[in-house]
Amino acid sequence: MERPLLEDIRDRLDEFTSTEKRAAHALMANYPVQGLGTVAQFAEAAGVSSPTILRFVGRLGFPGFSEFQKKLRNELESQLNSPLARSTTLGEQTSGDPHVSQLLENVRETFEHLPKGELDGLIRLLSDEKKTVHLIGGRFTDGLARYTAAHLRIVRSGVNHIAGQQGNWLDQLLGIGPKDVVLVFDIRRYQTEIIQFAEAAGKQGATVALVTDSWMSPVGRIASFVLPARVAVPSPWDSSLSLMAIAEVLIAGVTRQNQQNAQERMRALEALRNEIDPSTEGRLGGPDI
Amino acid sequence: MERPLLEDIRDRLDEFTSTEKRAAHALMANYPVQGLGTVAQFAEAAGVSSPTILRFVGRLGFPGFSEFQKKLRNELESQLNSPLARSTTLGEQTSGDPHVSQLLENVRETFEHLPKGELDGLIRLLSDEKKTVHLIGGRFTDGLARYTAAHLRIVRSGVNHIAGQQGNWLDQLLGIGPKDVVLVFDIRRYQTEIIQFAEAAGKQGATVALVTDSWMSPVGRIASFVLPARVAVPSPWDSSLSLMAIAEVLIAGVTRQNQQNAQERMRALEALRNEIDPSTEGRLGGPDI
DNA sequence: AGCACTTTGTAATGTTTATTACAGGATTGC
DNA sequence: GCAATCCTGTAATAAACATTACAAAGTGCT
Repeated sequence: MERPLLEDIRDRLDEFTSTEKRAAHALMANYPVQGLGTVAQFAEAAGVSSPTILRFVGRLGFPGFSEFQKKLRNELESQLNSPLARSTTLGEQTSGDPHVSQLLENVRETFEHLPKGELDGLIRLLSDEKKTVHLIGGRFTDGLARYTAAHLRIVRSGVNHIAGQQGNWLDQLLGIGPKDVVLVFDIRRYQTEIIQFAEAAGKQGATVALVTDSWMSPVGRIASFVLPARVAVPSPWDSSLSLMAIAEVLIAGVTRQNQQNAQERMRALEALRNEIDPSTEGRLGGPDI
Repeated sequence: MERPLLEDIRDRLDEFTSTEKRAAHALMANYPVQGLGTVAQFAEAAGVSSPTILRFVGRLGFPGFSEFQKKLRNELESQLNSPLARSTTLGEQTSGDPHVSQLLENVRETFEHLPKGELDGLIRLLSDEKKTVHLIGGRFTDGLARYTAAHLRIVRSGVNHIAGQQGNWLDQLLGIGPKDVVLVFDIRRYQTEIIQFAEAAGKQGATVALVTDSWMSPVGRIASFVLPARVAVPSPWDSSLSLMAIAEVLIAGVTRQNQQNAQERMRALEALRNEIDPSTEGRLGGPDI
């Protein structure tokens, strides 16, 4: 009931006889719809006879064809009712704008192909309050660096957004060393300044992490953590939405990791804020201090 | 064959008798799985008798129950075989982080409930080069305002991001009038400064547009365009991802609207850029000047 | 090569299932 | 308040169906 039938069939392909395999392939090719019709339809699609279908489902462990169908329907039901599936398959009018669909697909694919270890490792790194975190972004991604910094600043100390003129960066580079983490947001048309900054920081011993597009910024060569995101959309622009999704997952991860610290900081900031501007006191709302 | 059956049922709900409606609801609640079993199962789930189910499918235009099922299976098949659906539903293990699922769901829901007119109207407004566009955001959403401004600046003239100290804002407020558009990004813990700015701009005759969370910022009262986004995630934070998705759709829309202008500007900027920093010339890449 | 065993399809069978005829009950209109 | 019409379920029916028994074809082993 729990294990997806499709996997089971894949794993046990060898146990089937040759005609049963044809049945299995027909089912997998059009899973699970092929199994929801009649035995005869299934048999014809697979190019075998009805009894072979029956033997096939029998070998899968079902006492009869109807039990097999019940299993398929139950699987379908639970999977179609998950919020994610509901969004992408039937349900609503395959919601609208192709641009939006593409955005969703990008985010999904991004996380599908994101090495889980990279994400967790980076979260752990960013959660380490003994390190100072510097964030930097390019022309378009600077906004993301700011956004991430604004959140991180609340859950931990030692967060620095590198902004403004290139001249200013150099000052900040001086202090960077092995106790620092540089989180770079960069998409193509990789700006030379960003690359230079990251490389210099890396040479001085800082850990470099990179959130980038799939083409891989040159920064990737020296980065310890590389998180690539899908950016293609039907527009002359690239989409940075997936980058932001990564940023939000990072923020959520660090918040979870530093839960108690974060809460204390939030409370302290809240108090501070009320002291300075009592007009906002008592407002409803999240932890958005 | 083309029109989704689910929509058809929704639209024609009034044509059904009361018990047929129960059948319709049972089917919609578990679409399309409920229709893939036997008539008796369907009838029991709907709390009606078998003939009612038959009359229901008859009224939908099917000569018999099996034709009805065939239609359901065909729909399922084509929808499950779309690349997007294939990846998200069955097959793989419904990959992933619940946080990511929630993000996707937020974006999808945001656009589902976004009044299409608001979006198009705002795009048209932002495409009007006779207007000056001012962007402003709160603590967390300022990054989005910047991001949007960075893109808009390339496809049109007269784009201004309002940043920095509150004192500076006042100067800029002075010049704002009926020829200006103020695009505000704001989520809860709505900052009083932002509200004040927007209200003042509105009083001086500027058109105010607002991208906000579902709770509706107080700015909404005076805004001509309000685009609400879903922000809830399993984290103490709200997610601004849907806001960014809206921003990207706006950017893409304005770019499409001002295509020729945008291309000219891009070329001009490219030339300018090469003049100043020839090292980046000839790089591969998008229109990211 | 011949025997045993497995695999596969044909055809018959008994069950399930969709379908239909009909009657009781509700609802509407006059 | 009565009649006509429309709903709805019960029960009978006929068709479709899964299932099984069996025989033929194929495969491997000695």
